[in-house]
Amino acid sequence: MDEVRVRFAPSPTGPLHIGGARSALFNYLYAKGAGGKLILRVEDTDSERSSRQSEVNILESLKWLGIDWDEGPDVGGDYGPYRQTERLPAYQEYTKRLLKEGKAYYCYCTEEELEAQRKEFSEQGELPRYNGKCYHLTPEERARFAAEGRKPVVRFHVPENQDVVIKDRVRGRVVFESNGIGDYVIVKSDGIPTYNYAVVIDDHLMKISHVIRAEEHLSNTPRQVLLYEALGWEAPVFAHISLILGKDRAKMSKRHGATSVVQYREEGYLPEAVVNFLALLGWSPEGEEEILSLEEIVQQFSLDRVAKNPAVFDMDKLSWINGIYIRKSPVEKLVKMALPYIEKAGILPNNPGHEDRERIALAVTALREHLVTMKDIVSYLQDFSQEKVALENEETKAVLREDTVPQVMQAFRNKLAALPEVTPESIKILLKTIGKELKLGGKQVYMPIRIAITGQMHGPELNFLIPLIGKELVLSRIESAFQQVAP
RNA sequence: GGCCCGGUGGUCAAGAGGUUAAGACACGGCCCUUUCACGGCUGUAACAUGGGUUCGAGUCCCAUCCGGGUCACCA
Repeated sequence: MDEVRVRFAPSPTGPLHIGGARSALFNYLYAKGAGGKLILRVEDTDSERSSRQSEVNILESLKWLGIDWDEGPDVGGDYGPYRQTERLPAYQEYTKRLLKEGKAYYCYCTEEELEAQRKEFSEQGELPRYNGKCYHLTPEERARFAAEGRKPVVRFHVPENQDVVIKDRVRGRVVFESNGIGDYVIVKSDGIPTYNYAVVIDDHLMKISHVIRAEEHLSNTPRQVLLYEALGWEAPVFAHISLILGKDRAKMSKRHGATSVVQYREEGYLPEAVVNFLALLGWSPEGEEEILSLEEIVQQFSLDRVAKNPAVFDMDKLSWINGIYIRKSPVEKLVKMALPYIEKAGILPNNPGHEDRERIALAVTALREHLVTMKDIVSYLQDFSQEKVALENEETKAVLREDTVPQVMQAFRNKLAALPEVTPESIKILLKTIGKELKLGGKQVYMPIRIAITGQMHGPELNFLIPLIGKELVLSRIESAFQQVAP
Protein backbone atom coordinates (compact mmCIF):
# COMPACT_ATOMS: atom_id res chain seq x y z
CA MET A 1 0.00 0.00 0.00
CA ASP A 2 1.10 3.52 -0.74
CA GLU A 3 2.31 5.76 1.99
CA VAL A 4 -0.37 7.45 4.04
CA ARG A 5 -0.19 11.18 3.54
CA VAL A 6 -2.87 13.32 5.07
CA ARG A 7 -3.14 17.04 5.39
CA PHE A 8 -4.66 19.74 7.47
CA ALA A 9 -5.39 22.71 5.25
CA PRO A 10 -6.64 25.71 7.18
CA SER A 11 -7.37 29.05 5.66
CA PRO A 12 -5.63 31.73 7.68
CA THR A 13 -8.66 33.96 8.08
CA GLY A 14 -8.82 33.89 11.85
CA PRO A 15 -7.59 32.05 14.90
CA LEU A 16 -7.68 28.26 14.87
CA HIS A 17 -11.26 27.18 15.48
CA ILE A 18 -11.98 24.38 17.86
CA GLY A 19 -13.55 22.44 14.99
CA GLY A 20 -10.47 22.98 12.88
CA ALA A 21 -8.38 21.74 15.75
CA ARG A 22 -10.40 18.57 15.81
CA SER A 23 -9.93 18.06 12.07
CA ALA A 24 -6.22 18.59 12.52
CA LEU A 25 -6.21 16.17 15.42
CA PHE A 26 -8.00 13.42 13.50
CA ASN A 27 -5.58 13.82 10.63
CA TYR A 28 -2.69 13.67 13.03
CA LEU A 29 -4.07 10.59 14.75
CA TYR A 30 -4.64 8.81 11.50
CA ALA A 31 -1.21 9.69 10.13
CA LYS A 32 0.62 8.66 13.28
CA GLY A 33 -1.34 5.46 13.65
CA ALA A 34 -0.59 4.48 10.07
CA GLY A 35 3.05 5.50 10.16
CA GLY A 36 2.27 8.16 7.60
CA LYS A 37 2.84 11.88 7.30
CA LEU A 38 0.83 14.92 8.23
CA ILE A 39 1.15 17.84 5.87
CA LEU A 40 0.17 21.34 6.80
CA ARG A 41 -0.96 23.45 3.90
CA VAL A 42 -2.09 27.03 4.18
CA GLU A 43 -5.04 27.84 1.96
CA ASP A 44 -4.62 31.56 1.66
CA THR A 45 -6.36 32.14 -1.64
CA ASP A 46 -8.84 34.49 -0.05
CA SER A 47 -6.73 37.60 -0.41
CA GLU A 48 -9.34 39.72 1.35
CA ARG A 49 -9.40 37.86 4.61
CA SER A 50 -6.15 35.94 4.84
CA SER A 51 -3.40 37.19 7.09
CA ARG A 52 -0.01 36.08 8.26
CA GLN A 53 -1.09 36.80 11.78
CA SER A 54 -3.79 34.18 11.52
CA GLU A 55 -1.35 31.72 10.06
CA VAL A 56 0.97 32.22 13.00
CA ASN A 57 -1.92 31.81 15.38
CA ILE A 58 -2.94 28.54 13.77
CA LEU A 59 0.54 27.06 13.83
CA GLU A 60 1.02 28.10 17.43
CA SER A 61 -2.31 26.69 18.48
CA LEU A 62 -1.50 23.37 16.89
CA LYS A 63 1.86 23.25 18.59
CA TRP A 64 0.27 24.08 21.89
CA LEU A 65 -2.06 21.14 21.47
CA GLY A 66 0.88 18.89 20.77
CA ILE A 67 -0.02 18.31 17.14
CA ASP A 68 3.05 18.47 14.95
CA TRP A 69 3.45 18.01 11.24
CA ASP A 70 6.02 16.59 8.88
CA GLU A 71 5.76 19.09 6.07
CA GLY A 72 4.50 22.64 6.11
CA PRO A 73 5.22 26.28 5.39
CA ASP A 74 7.57 26.56 8.36
CA VAL A 75 9.43 23.27 8.04
CA GLY A 76 9.36 22.80 4.30
CA GLY A 77 9.25 19.43 2.60
CA ASP A 78 9.56 17.79 -0.79
CA TYR A 79 6.20 18.90 -2.06
CA GLY A 80 6.29 22.61 -1.33
CA PRO A 81 5.61 25.37 -1.33
CA TYR A 82 2.97 24.91 1.33
CA ARG A 83 1.10 28.14 0.86
CA GLN A 84 -1.32 28.23 -2.02
CA THR A 85 -0.50 31.78 -3.02
CA GLU A 86 3.05 30.58 -3.60
CA ARG A 87 1.88 27.84 -5.92
CA LEU A 88 0.23 29.95 -8.59
CA PRO A 89 2.36 28.64 -11.51
CA ALA A 90 1.25 25.09 -10.77
CA TYR A 91 -2.40 25.99 -11.03
CA GLN A 92 -1.88 27.99 -14.21
CA GLU A 93 -0.43 25.02 -15.96
CA TYR A 94 -3.51 22.92 -15.37
CA THR A 95 -5.84 25.77 -16.15
CA LYS A 96 -4.25 26.04 -19.56
CA ARG A 97 -4.79 22.36 -20.09
CA LEU A 98 -8.41 22.42 -19.02
CA LEU A 99 -9.04 25.44 -21.25
CA LYS A 100 -7.40 23.79 -24.21
CA GLU A 101 -9.38 20.62 -23.78
CA GLY A 102 -12.61 22.57 -23.59
CA LYS A 103 -13.27 21.43 -20.06
CA ALA A 104 -13.10 24.97 -18.78
CA TYR A 105 -13.82 28.34 -20.32
CA TYR A 106 -13.51 32.06 -19.75
CA CYS A 107 -16.53 33.82 -18.37
CA TYR A 108 -16.94 37.57 -18.65
CA CYS A 109 -20.23 37.95 -16.82
CA THR A 110 -20.34 40.82 -14.38
CA GLU A 111 -21.67 40.54 -10.90
CA GLU A 112 -24.83 42.34 -11.93
CA GLU A 113 -25.43 39.89 -14.74
CA LEU A 114 -24.91 36.96 -12.44
CA GLU A 115 -27.24 38.46 -9.90
CA ALA A 116 -29.91 38.90 -12.54
CA GLN A 117 -29.47 35.28 -13.61
CA ARG A 118 -29.82 34.00 -10.10
CA LYS A 119 -32.93 36.04 -9.62
CA GLU A 120 -34.44 34.69 -12.80
CA PHE A 121 -33.77 31.12 -11.78
CA SER A 122 -35.22 31.48 -8.35
CA GLU A 123 -38.28 33.30 -9.67
CA GLN A 124 -38.93 30.30 -11.82
CA GLY A 125 -38.52 28.18 -8.74
CA GLU A 126 -35.34 26.72 -10.04
CA LEU A 127 -31.93 26.21 -8.60
CA PRO A 128 -29.99 29.46 -8.85
CA ARG A 129 -26.90 28.39 -10.73
CA TYR A 130 -24.77 29.62 -13.58
CA ASN A 131 -26.53 29.24 -16.92
CA GLY A 132 -23.47 28.48 -19.01
CA LYS A 133 -23.89 31.58 -21.09
CA CYS A 134 -20.19 32.24 -21.65
CA TYR A 135 -19.54 28.64 -22.59
CA HIS A 136 -20.90 29.49 -26.00
CA LEU A 137 -18.96 32.67 -26.49
CA THR A 138 -17.30 33.01 -29.87
CA PRO A 139 -13.65 34.13 -30.07
CA GLU A 140 -14.86 37.49 -31.40
CA GLU A 141 -17.16 38.03 -28.46
CA ARG A 142 -14.40 37.12 -26.11
CA ALA A 143 -12.07 39.57 -27.79
CA ARG A 144 -14.68 42.29 -27.52
CA PHE A 145 -15.17 41.74 -23.79
CA ALA A 146 -11.45 41.70 -23.30
CA ALA A 147 -11.12 44.95 -25.22
CA GLU A 148 -13.73 46.45 -22.90
CA GLY A 149 -11.31 45.70 -20.12
CA ARG A 150 -13.41 42.98 -18.52
CA LYS A 151 -11.36 40.60 -16.46
CA PRO A 152 -12.63 37.07 -16.96
CA VAL A 153 -12.91 34.22 -14.51
CA VAL A 154 -12.36 30.64 -15.56
CA ARG A 155 -15.29 28.30 -15.11
CA PHE A 156 -15.25 24.56 -15.09
CA HIS A 157 -17.73 23.03 -17.51
CA VAL A 158 -19.73 20.47 -15.57
CA PRO A 159 -20.72 17.44 -17.66
CA GLU A 160 -24.44 16.79 -17.81
CA ASN A 161 -26.40 13.82 -16.50
CA GLN A 162 -23.60 12.25 -14.64
CA ASP A 163 -23.61 10.58 -11.26
CA VAL A 164 -20.72 11.74 -9.19
CA VAL A 165 -19.72 9.09 -6.69
CA ILE A 166 -17.77 9.79 -3.56
CA LYS A 167 -16.19 7.01 -1.60
CA ASP A 168 -16.25 8.17 1.94
CA ARG A 169 -14.49 6.30 4.69
CA VAL A 170 -17.02 7.29 7.32
CA ARG A 171 -20.18 7.78 5.30
CA GLY A 172 -19.86 5.08 2.74
CA ARG A 173 -20.87 5.74 -0.86
CA VAL A 174 -22.40 9.14 -1.48
CA VAL A 175 -23.85 10.00 -4.86
CA PHE A 176 -24.59 13.42 -6.33
CA GLU A 177 -26.06 14.34 -9.69
CA SER A 178 -23.91 16.56 -11.84
CA ASN A 179 -26.99 18.43 -13.04
CA GLY A 180 -27.39 19.99 -9.65
CA ILE A 181 -24.08 21.71 -10.03
CA GLY A 182 -23.72 24.76 -12.21
CA ASP A 183 -20.47 25.58 -14.00
CA TYR A 184 -18.36 26.92 -11.20
CA VAL A 185 -15.45 29.30 -11.02
CA ILE A 186 -12.04 27.71 -10.70
CA VAL A 187 -9.92 30.79 -11.26
CA LYS A 188 -10.97 34.20 -10.03
CA SER A 189 -10.60 37.34 -12.12
CA ASP A 190 -7.40 38.19 -10.27
CA GLY A 191 -5.87 34.93 -11.43
CA ILE A 192 -6.06 33.22 -8.05
CA PRO A 193 -7.66 29.79 -7.98
CA THR A 194 -10.74 29.12 -5.90
CA TYR A 195 -10.78 26.65 -3.08
CA ASN A 196 -12.41 23.81 -4.98
CA TYR A 197 -9.79 24.01 -7.66
CA ALA A 198 -6.68 24.57 -5.60
CA VAL A 199 -7.40 21.70 -3.22
CA VAL A 200 -7.59 19.23 -6.05
CA ILE A 201 -4.35 20.27 -7.65
CA ASP A 202 -2.53 20.48 -4.35
CA ASP A 203 -3.84 17.23 -2.94
CA HIS A 204 -2.78 15.50 -6.11
CA LEU A 205 0.60 17.13 -6.38
CA MET A 206 1.29 16.57 -2.71
CA LYS A 207 0.30 12.93 -3.06
CA ILE A 208 -2.36 13.14 -0.40
CA SER A 209 -3.84 9.70 0.18
CA HIS A 210 -6.69 10.54 2.55
CA VAL A 211 -8.68 13.69 2.91
CA ILE A 212 -10.06 13.90 6.41
CA ARG A 213 -12.07 17.04 6.93
CA ALA A 214 -15.30 18.44 8.32
CA GLU A 215 -18.67 17.44 6.94
CA GLU A 216 -19.38 20.94 5.69
CA HIS A 217 -17.07 20.04 2.81
CA LEU A 218 -19.09 17.05 1.73
CA SER A 219 -21.30 19.09 -0.61
CA ASN A 220 -18.18 20.50 -2.23
CA THR A 221 -16.67 17.15 -2.85
CA PRO A 222 -18.48 16.34 -6.12
CA ARG A 223 -17.03 19.51 -7.61
CA GLN A 224 -13.62 18.27 -6.70
CA VAL A 225 -14.24 14.76 -7.91
CA LEU A 226 -15.31 16.13 -11.26
CA LEU A 227 -12.02 17.96 -11.47
CA TYR A 228 -10.05 14.83 -10.65
CA GLU A 229 -11.86 13.11 -13.49
CA ALA A 230 -11.26 15.95 -15.92
CA LEU A 231 -7.58 15.95 -15.09
CA GLY A 232 -7.38 12.19 -15.31
CA TRP A 233 -6.30 11.75 -11.71
CA GLU A 234 -7.34 9.32 -9.06
CA ALA A 235 -9.18 10.92 -6.17
CA PRO A 236 -7.97 10.36 -2.61
CA VAL A 237 -10.03 8.52 -0.04
CA PHE A 238 -12.39 10.91 1.67
CA ALA A 239 -13.47 10.89 5.27
CA HIS A 240 -15.94 13.55 6.28
CA ILE A 241 -16.21 13.88 10.00
CA SER A 242 -19.30 15.38 11.53
CA LEU A 243 -19.50 18.93 12.75
CA ILE A 244 -19.26 20.18 16.28
CA LEU A 245 -22.48 21.86 17.32
CA GLY A 246 -23.27 24.34 20.06
CA LYS A 247 -25.85 23.81 22.77
CA ASP A 248 -28.61 24.84 20.36
CA ARG A 249 -27.50 22.22 17.85
CA ALA A 250 -26.29 24.75 15.32
CA LYS A 251 -22.75 24.78 14.03
CA MET A 252 -20.34 26.00 16.69
CA SER A 253 -19.86 29.74 16.44
CA LYS A 254 -18.88 32.74 18.51
CA ARG A 255 -22.20 33.04 20.21
CA HIS A 256 -21.69 29.62 21.77
CA GLY A 257 -18.78 30.96 23.77
CA ALA A 258 -15.14 30.24 23.22
CA THR A 259 -14.55 28.88 19.72
CA SER A 260 -10.86 29.36 19.22
CA VAL A 261 -8.10 27.29 20.66
CA VAL A 262 -6.30 30.32 22.07
CA GLN A 263 -9.34 31.19 24.10
CA TYR A 264 -9.17 27.84 25.82
CA ARG A 265 -5.51 28.31 26.43
CA GLU A 266 -6.15 31.73 27.92
CA GLU A 267 -8.94 30.41 30.09
CA GLY A 268 -6.52 28.01 31.66
CA TYR A 269 -7.40 24.73 30.04
CA LEU A 270 -4.60 22.22 29.67
CA PRO A 271 -3.73 21.17 26.13
CA GLU A 272 -3.87 17.50 27.12
CA ALA A 273 -7.41 18.02 28.34
CA VAL A 274 -8.53 19.84 25.22
CA VAL A 275 -7.03 17.17 22.98
CA ASN A 276 -8.56 14.38 25.01
CA PHE A 277 -11.96 16.03 24.91
CA LEU A 278 -11.79 16.78 21.19
CA ALA A 279 -10.85 13.22 20.39
CA LEU A 280 -13.92 12.01 22.23
CA LEU A 281 -16.12 14.21 20.08
CA GLY A 282 -16.91 11.90 17.23
CA TRP A 283 -14.54 9.12 18.11
CA SER A 284 -14.78 6.58 20.87
CA PRO A 285 -12.21 4.22 22.31
CA GLU A 286 -12.92 0.52 22.41
CA GLY A 287 -12.28 0.22 26.09
CA GLU A 288 -14.04 2.07 28.86
CA GLU A 289 -11.23 4.39 29.82
CA GLU A 290 -11.85 7.85 28.43
CA ILE A 291 -8.95 9.69 29.96
CA LEU A 292 -6.24 9.11 27.40
CA SER A 293 -2.99 10.76 26.47
CA LEU A 294 -2.31 11.77 22.91
CA GLU A 295 0.00 8.76 22.53
CA GLU A 296 -2.68 6.41 23.80
CA ILE A 297 -5.22 7.88 21.45
CA VAL A 298 -2.83 7.44 18.55
CA GLN A 299 -2.53 3.79 19.50
CA GLN A 300 -6.26 3.27 19.61
CA PHE A 301 -7.49 5.58 16.88
CA SER A 302 -9.33 4.18 13.90
CA LEU A 303 -11.60 5.76 11.32
CA ASP A 304 -13.91 2.79 11.82
CA ARG A 305 -14.84 4.17 15.19
CA VAL A 306 -15.62 7.67 14.01
CA ALA A 307 -19.28 8.52 14.40
CA LYS A 308 -21.41 9.87 11.58
CA ASN A 309 -23.66 12.06 13.64
CA PRO A 310 -22.78 15.56 14.75
CA ALA A 311 -21.72 16.15 18.32
CA VAL A 312 -22.75 18.86 20.74
CA PHE A 313 -19.85 20.54 22.48
CA ASP A 314 -20.33 19.65 26.14
CA MET A 315 -18.65 22.26 28.32
CA ASP A 316 -19.35 20.26 31.47
CA LYS A 317 -17.40 17.34 30.23
CA LEU A 318 -14.48 19.48 29.14
CA SER A 319 -14.41 21.00 32.61
CA TRP A 320 -14.42 17.57 34.16
CA ILE A 321 -11.58 16.39 31.96
CA ASN A 322 -9.60 19.52 32.64
CA GLY A 323 -10.04 19.00 36.38
CA ILE A 324 -8.73 15.48 36.01
CA TYR A 325 -5.62 16.72 34.25
CA ILE A 326 -5.10 19.45 36.82
CA ARG A 327 -5.20 16.86 39.57
CA LYS A 328 -2.83 14.62 37.66
CA SER A 329 -0.25 17.33 37.06
CA PRO A 330 2.69 17.84 39.41
CA VAL A 331 2.55 20.95 41.58
CA GLU A 332 5.60 22.44 39.90
CA LYS A 333 3.92 22.37 36.54
CA LEU A 334 0.75 23.90 37.92
CA VAL A 335 2.70 26.69 39.57
CA LYS A 336 4.27 27.49 36.25
CA MET A 337 0.88 27.52 34.60
CA ALA A 338 -0.67 29.65 37.30
CA LEU A 339 2.05 32.29 37.21
CA PRO A 340 0.91 34.21 34.12
CA TYR A 341 -2.62 34.55 35.47
CA ILE A 342 -1.38 35.70 38.81
CA GLU A 343 0.97 38.22 37.27
CA LYS A 344 -1.71 39.52 35.01
CA ALA A 345 -4.08 39.97 37.90
CA GLY A 346 -1.40 41.93 39.70
CA ILE A 347 -1.66 39.86 42.84
CA LEU A 348 2.05 39.34 43.09
CA PRO A 349 4.99 41.31 41.77
CA ASN A 350 5.93 40.55 38.19
CA ASN A 351 9.11 38.77 39.08
CA PRO A 352 7.98 36.59 41.92
CA GLY A 353 10.73 35.65 44.29
CA HIS A 354 11.26 32.37 46.01
CA GLU A 355 8.77 33.15 48.76
CA ASP A 356 6.07 34.08 46.30
CA ARG A 357 6.57 30.89 44.41
CA GLU A 358 6.32 28.95 47.64
CA ARG A 359 3.09 30.67 48.33
CA ILE A 360 1.72 29.80 44.91
CA ALA A 361 2.80 26.22 45.38
CA LEU A 362 0.86 26.21 48.62
CA ALA A 363 -2.16 27.71 46.89
CA VAL A 364 -1.96 25.10 44.18
CA THR A 365 -1.85 22.23 46.64
CA ALA A 366 -4.69 23.70 48.62
CA LEU A 367 -6.87 24.42 45.62
CA ARG A 368 -6.09 21.90 42.93
CA GLU A 369 -9.07 19.73 43.83
CA HIS A 370 -11.32 22.73 43.45
CA LEU A 371 -10.07 24.16 40.19
CA VAL A 372 -11.83 23.73 36.89
CA THR A 373 -9.29 25.81 35.00
CA MET A 374 -6.00 27.30 36.10
CA LYS A 375 -7.42 30.76 35.77
CA ASP A 376 -9.77 30.02 38.63
CA ILE A 377 -6.89 30.25 41.03
CA VAL A 378 -6.85 34.01 40.62
CA SER A 379 -10.20 34.71 42.20
CA TYR A 380 -9.36 32.50 45.17
CA LEU A 381 -6.07 34.28 45.66
CA GLN A 382 -7.65 37.69 45.30
CA ASP A 383 -10.16 36.78 47.92
CA PHE A 384 -7.49 35.48 50.28
CA SER A 385 -5.56 38.73 50.15
CA GLN A 386 -8.37 40.84 51.53
CA GLU A 387 -8.08 42.26 55.02
CA LYS A 388 -11.72 41.90 55.68
CA VAL A 389 -14.15 39.16 55.16
CA ALA A 390 -17.87 39.14 54.38
CA LEU A 391 -20.04 36.61 56.11
CA GLU A 392 -21.80 34.61 53.47
CA ASN A 393 -25.25 34.34 55.02
CA GLU A 394 -27.32 34.17 58.19
CA GLU A 395 -26.25 30.64 58.84
CA THR A 396 -22.62 31.60 59.13
CA LYS A 397 -23.55 34.34 61.57
CA ALA A 398 -25.53 31.90 63.65
CA VAL A 399 -22.53 29.63 63.89
CA LEU A 400 -20.33 32.45 65.15
CA ARG A 401 -22.84 33.25 67.88
CA GLU A 402 -22.71 29.81 69.42
CA ASP A 403 -21.66 29.53 73.07
CA THR A 404 -18.46 27.63 72.53
CA VAL A 405 -17.13 30.03 69.94
CA PRO A 406 -15.46 32.64 72.18
CA GLN A 407 -13.21 30.13 73.90
CA VAL A 408 -12.31 28.46 70.62
CA MET A 409 -11.43 31.73 68.99
CA GLN A 410 -9.45 32.94 71.94
CA ALA A 411 -7.43 29.78 72.04
CA PHE A 412 -6.88 29.95 68.32
CA ARG A 413 -5.75 33.55 68.35
CA ASN A 414 -3.35 33.03 71.19
CA LYS A 415 -1.82 29.93 69.79
CA LEU A 416 -1.52 31.38 66.33
CA ALA A 417 0.14 34.52 67.63
CA ALA A 418 2.61 32.40 69.50
CA LEU A 419 3.32 30.10 66.60
CA PRO A 420 6.83 30.67 65.28
CA GLU A 421 6.24 29.07 61.91
CA VAL A 422 2.90 28.92 60.16
CA THR A 423 2.94 25.79 58.06
CA PRO A 424 0.31 23.23 57.14
CA GLU A 425 1.88 20.85 59.64
CA SER A 426 2.04 23.28 62.53
CA ILE A 427 -1.52 24.43 61.92
CA LYS A 428 -2.79 20.92 61.85
CA ILE A 429 -1.29 20.27 65.27
CA LEU A 430 -2.51 23.59 66.54
CA LEU A 431 -6.10 22.87 65.60
CA LYS A 432 -5.97 19.39 67.06
CA THR A 433 -4.61 20.75 70.29
CA ILE A 434 -7.44 23.22 70.61
CA GLY A 435 -9.97 20.46 70.24
CA LYS A 436 -8.23 18.38 72.84
CA GLU A 437 -7.77 21.15 75.37
CA LEU A 438 -11.30 22.40 75.17
CA LYS A 439 -12.72 18.94 74.78
CA LEU A 440 -14.53 20.04 71.70
CA GLY A 441 -14.56 18.11 68.54
CA GLY A 442 -15.30 18.41 64.87
CA LYS A 443 -17.52 21.16 63.75
CA GLN A 444 -17.32 23.10 66.96
CA VAL A 445 -13.68 23.85 66.39
CA TYR A 446 -13.27 23.89 62.68
CA MET A 447 -16.42 25.57 61.53
CA PRO A 448 -16.20 28.81 63.50
CA ILE A 449 -12.57 29.22 62.59
CA ARG A 450 -13.31 28.56 58.95
CA ILE A 451 -16.16 31.04 58.91
CA ALA A 452 -14.23 33.67 60.79
CA ILE A 453 -11.42 33.41 58.30
CA THR A 454 -13.29 33.03 55.05
CA GLY A 455 -16.86 34.04 55.73
CA GLN A 456 -17.95 30.79 54.16
CA MET A 457 -18.88 27.34 55.33
CA HIS A 458 -17.00 25.54 52.60
CA GLY A 459 -13.55 25.68 51.21
CA PRO A 460 -10.09 24.16 51.15
CA GLU A 461 -8.57 22.52 54.18
CA LEU A 462 -7.81 24.90 57.00
CA ASN A 463 -4.25 23.78 57.48
CA PHE A 464 -3.48 24.92 53.95
CA LEU A 465 -5.69 27.92 54.05
CA ILE A 466 -4.20 29.55 57.12
CA PRO A 467 -0.56 29.54 55.96
CA LEU A 468 -1.77 30.72 52.59
CA ILE A 469 -3.58 33.73 53.97
CA GLY A 470 -0.87 34.42 56.50
CA LYS A 471 -0.89 35.16 60.20
CA GLU A 472 -1.59 38.87 60.04
CA LEU A 473 -4.39 38.71 57.56
CA VAL A 474 -5.97 35.80 59.35
CA LEU A 475 -6.14 37.85 62.53
CA SER A 476 -7.54 40.93 60.86
CA ARG A 477 -10.06 38.87 58.97
CA ILE A 478 -11.24 37.25 62.15
CA GLU A 479 -11.71 40.63 63.69
CA SER A 480 -13.78 41.85 60.77
CA ALA A 481 -15.92 38.74 60.90
CA PHE A 482 -16.82 39.20 64.54
CA GLN A 483 -17.63 42.84 64.01
CA GLN A 484 -20.45 41.63 61.87
CA VAL A 485 -21.98 39.57 64.64
CA ALA A 486 -21.29 41.99 67.49
CA PRO A 487 -24.38 42.57 69.59
C1' G B 1 -36.58 25.57 -1.72
C1' G B 2 -33.06 21.73 -4.48
C1' C B 3 -29.18 18.47 -3.21
C1' C B 4 -26.44 15.91 0.68
C1' C B 5 -25.59 14.03 5.71
C1' G B 6 -27.56 12.59 10.24
C1' G B 7 -31.44 10.96 14.33
C1' U B 8 -29.77 5.33 20.94
C1' G B 9 -30.96 8.77 28.12
C1' G B 10 -30.28 16.22 29.05
C1' U B 11 -25.00 15.66 26.56
C1' C B 12 -20.94 12.36 24.42
C1' A B 13 -21.31 7.44 22.99
C1' A B 14 -21.01 1.52 22.62
C1' G B 15 -24.01 -1.51 19.61
C1' A B 16 -22.10 -4.52 12.71
C1' G B 17 -30.35 -9.33 13.17
C1' G B 18 -31.15 -12.80 18.84
C1' U B 19 -27.89 -8.21 24.89
C1' U B 20 -31.42 -7.54 31.39
C1' A B 21 -29.65 -1.80 25.29
C1' A B 22 -22.50 -0.82 27.71
C1' G B 23 -19.69 3.19 29.59
C1' A B 24 -18.61 8.56 30.49
C1' C B 25 -20.35 13.76 31.72
C1' A B 26 -24.41 16.10 34.15
C1' C B 27 -28.29 15.18 37.93
C1' G B 28 -30.19 12.50 42.77
C1' G B 29 -28.89 9.25 47.01
C1' C B 30 -25.28 6.86 50.17
C1' C B 31 -20.17 6.29 52.00
C1' C B 32 -15.44 8.74 52.98
C1' U B 33 -14.22 13.63 54.92
C1' U B 34 -14.26 17.84 61.44
C1' U B 35 -16.69 21.69 55.69
C1' C B 36 -16.82 21.75 50.43
C1' A B 37 -14.32 19.37 46.81
C1' C B 38 -11.70 14.85 45.43
C1' G B 39 -12.51 9.60 45.62
C1' G B 40 -15.80 5.17 46.07
C1' C B 41 -20.65 2.93 45.64
C1' U B 42 -25.51 3.51 43.82
C1' G B 43 -30.05 5.44 41.37
C1' U B 44 -33.31 8.11 37.65
C1' A B 45 -33.10 8.23 32.44
C1' A B 46 -32.74 6.35 25.61
C1' C B 47 -33.40 3.18 20.33
C1' A B 48 -37.97 10.03 16.57
C1' U B 49 -42.78 7.99 14.17
C1' G B 50 -45.24 4.70 10.77
C1' G B 51 -44.91 0.86 7.43
C1' G B 52 -42.35 -3.28 5.47
C1' U B 53 -38.31 -7.65 5.17
C1' U B 54 -37.41 -11.63 8.89
C1' C B 55 -38.96 -16.95 13.23
C1' G B 56 -36.73 -12.53 15.34
C1' A B 57 -35.14 -5.29 13.95
C1' G B 58 -31.89 -0.10 17.73
C1' U B 59 -29.37 -2.85 13.84
C1' C B 60 -31.75 -4.06 6.76
C1' C B 61 -35.47 -1.30 3.19
C1' C B 62 -39.17 2.66 2.35
C1' A B 63 -41.99 6.86 3.87
C1' U B 64 -42.87 10.76 7.30
C1' C B 65 -41.09 14.02 10.90
C1' C B 66 -37.05 16.51 13.16
C1' G B 67 -31.94 18.45 13.16
C1' G B 68 -27.75 19.98 10.43
C1' G B 69 -24.70 21.10 6.10
C1' U B 70 -24.39 23.17 1.25
C1' C B 71 -25.95 25.81 -2.94
C1' A B 72 -20.16 32.75 -3.77
C1' C B 73 -14.84 35.45 -8.07
C1' C B 74 -15.15 32.23 1.15
C1' A B 75 -12.57 28.27 2.48
